[in-house]
Amino acid sequence: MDAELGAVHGIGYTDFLILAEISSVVGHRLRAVDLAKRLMLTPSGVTRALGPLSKIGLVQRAAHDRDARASYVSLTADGERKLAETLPTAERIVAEAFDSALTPAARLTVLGFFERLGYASPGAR
Amino acid sequence: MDAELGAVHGIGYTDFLILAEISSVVGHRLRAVDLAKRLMLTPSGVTRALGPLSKIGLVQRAAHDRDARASYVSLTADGERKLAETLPTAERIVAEAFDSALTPAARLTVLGFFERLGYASPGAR
DNA sequence: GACTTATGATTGACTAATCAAGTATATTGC
DNA sequence: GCAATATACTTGATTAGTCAATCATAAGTC
Repeated sequence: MDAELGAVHGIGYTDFLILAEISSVVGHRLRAVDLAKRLMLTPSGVTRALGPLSKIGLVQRAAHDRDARASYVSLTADGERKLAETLPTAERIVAEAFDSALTPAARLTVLGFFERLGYASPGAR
Repeated sequence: MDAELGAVHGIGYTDFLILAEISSVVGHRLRAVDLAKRLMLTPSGVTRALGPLSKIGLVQRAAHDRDARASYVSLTADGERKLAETLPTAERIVAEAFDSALTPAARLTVLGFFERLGYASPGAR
Protein backbone atom coordinates (compact mmCIF):
# COMPACT_ATOMS: atom_id res chain seq x y z
CA MET A 1 0.00 0.00 0.00
CA ASP A 2 2.41 2.58 1.29
CA ALA A 3 5.30 1.09 -0.58
CA GLU A 4 3.67 1.04 -4.01
CA LEU A 5 2.17 4.50 -3.68
CA GLY A 6 5.51 5.82 -2.51
CA ALA A 7 7.39 4.20 -5.38
CA VAL A 8 5.00 5.56 -8.02
CA HIS A 9 4.11 8.99 -6.65
CA GLY A 10 6.65 9.74 -3.96
CA ILE A 11 4.15 10.06 -1.12
CA GLY A 12 2.82 7.52 1.39
CA TYR A 13 -0.74 6.41 1.94
CA THR A 14 -1.22 8.69 4.92
CA ASP A 15 0.06 11.58 2.84
CA PHE A 16 -2.47 10.70 0.19
CA LEU A 17 -5.25 10.59 2.78
CA ILE A 18 -4.21 14.01 4.04
CA LEU A 19 -4.41 15.50 0.56
CA ALA A 20 -7.76 13.80 -0.06
CA GLU A 21 -9.19 14.93 3.25
CA ILE A 22 -8.23 18.56 2.74
CA SER A 23 -9.66 18.50 -0.75
CA SER A 24 -12.92 16.92 0.41
CA VAL A 25 -13.74 19.43 3.09
CA VAL A 26 -15.82 22.55 2.46
CA GLY A 27 -13.52 25.53 2.08
CA HIS A 28 -10.67 23.15 1.20
CA ARG A 29 -8.76 23.94 4.37
CA LEU A 30 -8.83 22.79 7.96
CA ARG A 31 -6.93 22.97 11.18
CA ALA A 32 -4.26 20.38 11.85
CA VAL A 33 -6.20 19.13 14.85
CA ASP A 34 -9.28 18.46 12.71
CA LEU A 35 -7.16 16.67 10.18
CA ALA A 36 -5.93 14.51 13.03
CA LYS A 37 -9.45 13.65 14.18
CA ARG A 38 -10.68 12.82 10.71
CA LEU A 39 -7.76 10.57 9.93
CA MET A 40 -7.60 8.95 13.37
CA LEU A 41 -4.12 10.29 13.95
CA THR A 42 -2.65 12.23 16.85
CA PRO A 43 -1.87 15.93 16.37
CA SER A 44 1.75 14.93 16.69
CA GLY A 45 1.48 12.54 13.78
CA VAL A 46 -0.12 15.26 11.67
CA THR A 47 2.66 17.71 12.44
CA ARG A 48 5.20 15.10 11.43
CA ALA A 49 3.41 14.30 8.17
CA LEU A 50 2.79 17.93 7.22
CA GLY A 51 6.47 18.83 7.48
CA PRO A 52 7.63 16.96 4.36
CA LEU A 53 4.38 17.66 2.49
CA SER A 54 4.92 21.33 3.06
CA LYS A 55 8.58 21.13 2.13
CA ILE A 56 7.85 19.52 -1.22
CA GLY A 57 5.17 22.14 -1.76
CA LEU A 58 1.99 20.05 -1.72
CA VAL A 59 0.34 21.76 1.25
CA GLN A 60 0.62 25.16 2.84
CA ARG A 61 -0.27 26.57 6.23
CA ALA A 62 -1.96 29.87 6.92
CA ALA A 63 -2.72 31.66 10.15
CA HIS A 64 -6.17 31.15 11.64
CA ASP A 65 -7.94 34.51 11.80
CA ARG A 66 -9.60 33.94 15.17
CA ASP A 67 -7.16 31.65 16.95
CA ALA A 68 -3.45 32.36 17.07
CA ARG A 69 -2.68 28.84 18.24
CA ALA A 70 -4.19 27.19 15.22
CA SER A 71 -3.26 27.26 11.55
CA TYR A 72 -5.18 26.26 8.46
CA VAL A 73 -3.77 23.61 6.18
CA SER A 74 -4.66 23.73 2.51
CA LEU A 75 -3.47 22.28 -0.78
CA THR A 76 -1.21 24.14 -3.13
CA ALA A 77 -1.84 23.93 -6.87
CA ASP A 78 0.87 21.26 -6.93
CA GLY A 79 -0.94 19.46 -4.11
CA GLU A 80 -4.17 19.39 -6.10
CA ARG A 81 -2.34 18.03 -9.12
CA LYS A 82 -0.58 15.40 -7.02
CA LEU A 83 -3.87 14.33 -5.49
CA ALA A 84 -5.57 14.00 -8.88
CA GLU A 85 -2.61 12.06 -10.20
CA THR A 86 -2.40 9.75 -7.17
CA LEU A 87 -6.10 9.00 -6.81
CA PRO A 88 -6.38 6.32 -9.52
CA THR A 89 -3.32 4.50 -8.22
CA ALA A 90 -4.62 4.55 -4.66
CA GLU A 91 -8.00 3.29 -5.79
CA ARG A 92 -6.44 0.50 -7.76
CA ILE A 93 -4.24 -0.60 -4.86
CA VAL A 94 -7.16 -0.59 -2.42
CA ALA A 95 -9.31 -2.50 -4.90
CA GLU A 96 -6.58 -5.12 -5.34
CA ALA A 97 -6.14 -5.55 -1.60
CA PHE A 98 -9.90 -5.84 -1.25
CA ASP A 99 -10.09 -8.46 -3.99
CA SER A 100 -7.23 -10.54 -2.68
CA ALA A 101 -8.46 -10.51 0.92
CA LEU A 102 -12.03 -11.68 0.35
CA THR A 103 -13.93 -14.44 -1.38
CA PRO A 104 -16.28 -13.30 -4.16
CA ALA A 105 -19.32 -13.81 -1.92
CA ALA A 106 -17.81 -11.83 0.95
CA ARG A 107 -16.86 -9.13 -1.55
CA LEU A 108 -20.47 -8.65 -2.58
CA THR A 109 -21.60 -8.55 1.02
CA VAL A 110 -19.07 -5.87 1.81
CA LEU A 111 -20.08 -3.80 -1.20
CA GLY A 112 -23.73 -3.98 -0.16
CA PHE A 113 -22.68 -3.01 3.30
CA PHE A 114 -20.95 0.13 2.09
CA GLU A 115 -23.97 1.04 0.02
CA ARG A 116 -26.13 0.80 3.12
CA LEU A 117 -23.72 3.04 4.95
CA GLY A 118 -24.15 5.59 2.19
CA TYR A 119 -20.98 5.11 0.18
CA ALA A 120 -21.05 4.36 -3.50
CA SER A 121 -19.32 1.07 -4.27
CA PRO A 122 -15.90 2.00 -5.66
CA GLY A 123 -16.19 -0.35 -8.64
CA ALA A 124 -19.75 0.59 -9.61
CA ARG A 125 -20.36 3.40 -12.07
CA MET B 1 -5.99 0.16 21.94
CA ASP B 2 -2.39 -0.86 22.26
CA ALA B 3 -1.77 1.58 25.07
CA GLU B 4 -4.64 0.50 27.28
CA LEU B 5 -4.05 -3.19 26.76
CA GLY B 6 -0.37 -2.68 27.49
CA ALA B 7 -1.06 -0.70 30.65
CA VAL B 8 -3.48 -3.30 32.02
CA HIS B 9 -1.93 -6.56 30.87
CA GLY B 10 1.61 -5.75 29.82
CA ILE B 11 1.21 -6.87 26.21
CA GLY B 12 0.24 -4.98 23.06
CA TYR B 13 -2.69 -5.60 20.76
CA THR B 14 -0.59 -7.48 18.23
CA ASP B 15 0.72 -9.66 21.05
CA PHE B 16 -2.85 -10.36 22.06
CA LEU B 17 -3.77 -11.26 18.49
CA ILE B 18 -0.82 -13.63 18.33
CA LEU B 19 -1.93 -15.43 21.48
CA ALA B 20 -5.52 -15.56 20.24
CA GLU B 21 -4.50 -16.84 16.82
CA ILE B 22 -2.35 -19.63 18.22
CA SER B 23 -5.12 -20.63 20.57
CA SER B 24 -7.76 -20.65 17.84
CA VAL B 25 -5.94 -22.92 15.46
CA VAL B 26 -6.38 -26.72 15.46
CA GLY B 27 -3.47 -28.30 17.28
CA HIS B 28 -2.82 -24.98 19.06
CA ARG B 29 0.47 -24.44 17.27
CA LEU B 30 1.59 -23.07 13.95
CA ARG B 31 4.62 -21.98 12.04
CA ALA B 32 5.77 -18.39 12.33
CA VAL B 33 5.15 -17.85 8.64
CA ASP B 34 1.51 -18.94 8.98
CA LEU B 35 1.09 -16.65 11.94
CA ALA B 36 2.37 -13.87 9.73
CA LYS B 37 -0.12 -14.63 6.96
CA ARG B 38 -3.08 -14.86 9.32
CA LEU B 39 -2.27 -11.59 11.05
CA MET B 40 -1.26 -9.70 7.91
CA LEU B 41 2.25 -9.22 9.22
CA THR B 42 5.60 -9.91 7.64
CA PRO B 43 7.66 -12.88 8.90
CA SER B 44 10.09 -10.28 10.15
CA GLY B 45 7.43 -8.63 12.27
CA VAL B 46 6.45 -11.98 13.74
CA THR B 47 10.04 -12.77 14.67
CA ARG B 48 10.26 -9.41 16.39
CA ALA B 49 7.02 -9.89 18.31
CA LEU B 50 7.76 -13.47 19.35
CA GLY B 51 11.06 -12.52 20.97
CA PRO B 52 9.59 -10.69 23.97
CA LEU B 53 6.58 -13.02 24.19
CA SER B 54 8.93 -15.94 24.43
CA LYS B 55 11.17 -14.15 26.92
CA ILE B 56 8.29 -13.46 29.31
CA GLY B 57 7.22 -17.07 28.88
CA LEU B 58 3.89 -16.71 27.07
CA VAL B 59 4.85 -18.64 23.95
CA GLN B 60 7.37 -21.33 23.15
CA ARG B 61 8.94 -22.60 19.98
CA ALA B 62 9.50 -26.22 19.03
CA ALA B 63 11.28 -27.79 16.08
CA HIS B 64 9.16 -28.77 13.11
CA ASP B 65 9.42 -32.52 12.59
CA ARG B 66 9.49 -32.43 8.78
CA ASP B 67 11.12 -29.10 8.04
CA ALA B 68 14.32 -28.03 9.75
CA ARG B 69 13.85 -24.41 8.65
CA ALA B 70 10.52 -23.99 10.38
CA SER B 71 9.53 -24.04 14.02
CA TYR B 72 6.18 -24.36 15.68
CA VAL B 73 4.94 -21.63 17.96
CA SER B 74 2.58 -22.56 20.78
CA LEU B 75 1.26 -21.09 24.01
CA THR B 76 2.72 -21.94 27.38
CA ALA B 77 0.37 -22.47 30.32
CA ASP B 78 1.16 -18.87 31.27
CA GLY B 79 0.30 -17.82 27.73
CA GLU B 80 -3.10 -19.47 27.96
CA ARG B 81 -3.79 -17.76 31.26
CA LYS B 82 -2.68 -14.41 29.89
CA LEU B 83 -4.92 -14.82 26.87
CA ALA B 84 -7.95 -15.70 29.00
CA GLU B 85 -7.25 -12.77 31.26
CA THR B 86 -6.71 -10.32 28.39
CA LEU B 87 -9.67 -11.34 26.25
CA PRO B 88 -12.41 -9.41 28.12
CA THR B 89 -10.32 -6.24 28.17
CA ALA B 90 -9.59 -6.49 24.46
CA GLU B 91 -13.25 -7.09 23.69
CA ARG B 92 -14.30 -4.12 25.75
CA ILE B 93 -11.77 -1.82 24.10
CA VAL B 94 -12.81 -2.91 20.63
CA ALA B 95 -16.48 -2.49 21.52
CA GLU B 96 -15.83 1.01 22.83
CA ALA B 97 -13.93 2.03 19.71
CA PHE B 98 -16.73 0.58 17.60
CA ASP B 99 -19.36 2.50 19.55
CA SER B 100 -17.54 5.79 19.49
CA ALA B 101 -16.72 5.62 15.79
CA LEU B 102 -20.20 4.94 14.44
CA THR B 103 -23.71 6.31 14.68
CA PRO B 104 -26.29 3.89 16.12
CA ALA B 105 -27.73 3.23 12.66
CA ALA B 106 -24.33 2.53 11.14
CA ARG B 107 -23.60 0.29 14.12
CA LEU B 108 -26.59 -1.91 13.35
CA THR B 109 -25.65 -2.09 9.70
CA VAL B 110 -22.15 -3.19 10.58
CA LEU B 111 -23.43 -5.85 12.95
CA GLY B 112 -25.74 -7.20 10.27
CA PHE B 113 -22.82 -7.19 7.92
CA PHE B 114 -20.70 -9.31 10.19
CA GLU B 115 -23.56 -11.73 10.65
CA ARG B 116 -23.82 -12.13 6.91
CA LEU B 117 -20.10 -12.81 6.74
CA GLY B 118 -20.62 -15.59 9.25
CA TYR B 119 -19.41 -13.99 12.45
CA ALA B 120 -21.59 -13.79 15.52
CA SER B 121 -22.12 -10.18 16.58
CA PRO B 122 -19.82 -9.62 19.57
CA GLY B 123 -22.54 -8.01 21.65
CA ALA B 124 -25.30 -10.52 20.90
CA ARG B 125 -25.73 -13.54 23.11
C1' DG C 1 22.69 -37.05 -7.29
C1' DA C 2 23.93 -32.22 -8.48
C1' DC C 3 21.89 -27.48 -9.78
C1' DT C 4 18.40 -24.27 -9.46
C1' DT C 5 14.80 -22.20 -7.43
C1' DA C 6 11.53 -21.62 -3.55
C1' DT C 7 10.55 -21.24 1.35
C1' DG C 8 11.22 -20.25 6.60
C1' DA C 9 13.43 -17.45 9.64
C1' DT C 10 16.44 -13.78 11.31
C1' DT C 11 19.01 -9.30 11.39
C1' DG C 12 20.53 -4.27 10.36
C1' DA C 13 18.76 -0.07 8.86
C1' DC C 14 14.93 2.66 8.49
C1' DT C 15 10.14 4.82 9.02
C1' DA C 16 5.76 6.29 10.51
C1' DA C 17 3.52 6.59 14.11
C1' DT C 18 2.93 7.07 19.34
C1' DC C 19 3.35 9.27 24.10
C1' DA C 20 4.80 12.69 27.40
C1' DA C 21 6.26 17.07 28.09
C1' DG C 22 6.51 21.81 26.87
C1' DT C 23 5.03 26.39 24.80
C1' DA C 24 1.57 29.51 23.43
C1' DT C 25 -2.88 31.11 23.22
C1' DA C 26 -8.14 30.82 24.45
C1' DT C 27 -11.87 30.33 27.43
C1' DT C 28 -14.30 30.13 31.71
C1' DG C 29 -15.71 31.47 36.38
C1' DC C 30 -15.17 34.34 40.15
C1' DG D 1 -9.28 41.52 35.10
C1' DC D 2 -7.09 37.35 36.83
C1' DA D 3 -6.36 32.62 37.99
C1' DA D 4 -7.41 28.10 36.48
C1' DT D 5 -8.27 25.12 33.00
C1' DA D 6 -8.56 23.71 28.24
C1' DT D 7 -6.95 23.66 23.45
C1' DA D 8 -3.50 23.88 19.27
C1' DC D 9 0.63 22.62 18.09
C1' DT D 10 5.54 21.04 18.36
C1' DT D 11 9.55 18.24 19.85
C1' DG D 12 12.58 14.40 22.04
C1' DA D 13 12.43 9.73 22.94
C1' DT D 14 10.54 5.43 21.99
C1' DT D 15 8.13 1.66 19.48
C1' DA D 16 6.15 -1.57 16.31
C1' DG D 17 6.38 -2.46 12.23
C1' DT D 18 8.60 -2.49 7.24
C1' DC D 19 12.19 -3.80 3.60
C1' DA D 20 16.37 -5.82 1.80
C1' DA D 21 19.84 -8.94 2.53
C1' DT D 22 21.35 -13.25 4.36
C1' DC D 23 21.52 -18.05 5.89
C1' DA D 24 19.73 -22.54 6.02
C1' DT D 25 17.02 -26.08 4.34
C1' DA D 26 13.44 -28.09 0.89
C1' DA D 27 11.65 -29.27 -3.43
C1' DG D 28 11.73 -29.70 -8.34
C1' DT D 29 14.35 -30.75 -12.74
C1' DC D 30 17.51 -32.74 -15.73
